[in-house]
Amino acid sequence: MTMTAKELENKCIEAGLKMTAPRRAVLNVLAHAEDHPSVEDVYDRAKKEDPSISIATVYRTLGLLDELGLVYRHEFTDSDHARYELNDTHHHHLIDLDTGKVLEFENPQIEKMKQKIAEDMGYELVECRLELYGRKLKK
Amino acid sequence: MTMTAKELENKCIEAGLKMTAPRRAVLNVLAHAEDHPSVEDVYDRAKKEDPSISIATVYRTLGLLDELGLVYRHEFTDSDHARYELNDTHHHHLIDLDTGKVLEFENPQIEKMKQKIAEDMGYELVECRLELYGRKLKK
DNA sequence: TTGACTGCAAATGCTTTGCACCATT
DNA sequence: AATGGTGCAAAGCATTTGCAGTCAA
Repeated sequence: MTMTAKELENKCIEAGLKMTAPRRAVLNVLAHAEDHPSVEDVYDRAKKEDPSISIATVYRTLGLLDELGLVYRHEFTDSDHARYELNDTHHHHLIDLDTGKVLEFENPQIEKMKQKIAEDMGYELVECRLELYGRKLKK
Repeated sequence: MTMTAKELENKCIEAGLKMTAPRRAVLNVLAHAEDHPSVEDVYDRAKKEDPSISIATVYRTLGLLDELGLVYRHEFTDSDHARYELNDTHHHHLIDLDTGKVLEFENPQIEKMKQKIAEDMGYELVECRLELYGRKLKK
């Protein structure tokens, strides 16, 4: 959890979005998620707070949050639907190929190296995706 | 181009696949692709060699090749269909956010670091996805 | 008030599948 | 001959959209 629901809400308002019950529900779900929920997951959880929410609105809201850069849209090669999390650009993921569990890690050296590679190729690094897929070592 | 069409064909035969005209067409397309074609692209190009090929077969063939690990299925966040290339695990991609062009790069240090990170987390690294998204530096 | 937002259901569009026919081995 | 492969068209399914009603500002 990198941002509170309140902070998220403020960013949305700044961006000119109206704060409605369904949107608040989605923001809360994201703010409290410890995992990487799919759209369906977000929908299910948001319904607990606003039972009348529709999945179309969840799609629309997540789309807006993605545009605003508040959220990161993952497409792990594992599961085949998109999965979301609050945008905290400084970590990456290791996906357990047997269980599908998603672990997070960060590594400053890799951050620097990414920057450098992009620069060497004449590019400014804007976005990045780094996912490791592996199997638990036994021992 | 990391494998010739012949080499690919042999690997498919080894794996027990029958070699048919449509499959050969798909293999040729992949062997000669310098880019990262979508299913649609592969279909269009394969039709030049085997006009009667159907897109269902292209999907099926690419799926098989993916299972065999002969091909890598990309899902760049840019375009929203899958895009394929022959599996050469040692390079990664930088996607130009303005043009959508895909550049390739390799970097041994990052390879090592990935390994190490996975190991430190108690995992054997099986697969990895590293994509940089950026904008051309002007000057 | 009014333009943004919503739920609903229908439409999209990529991908998969059932089926009957066909070709490789 | 047998089995796996194919084209076709229909089905699936996650996501998007048109629309008419609703609500935040």
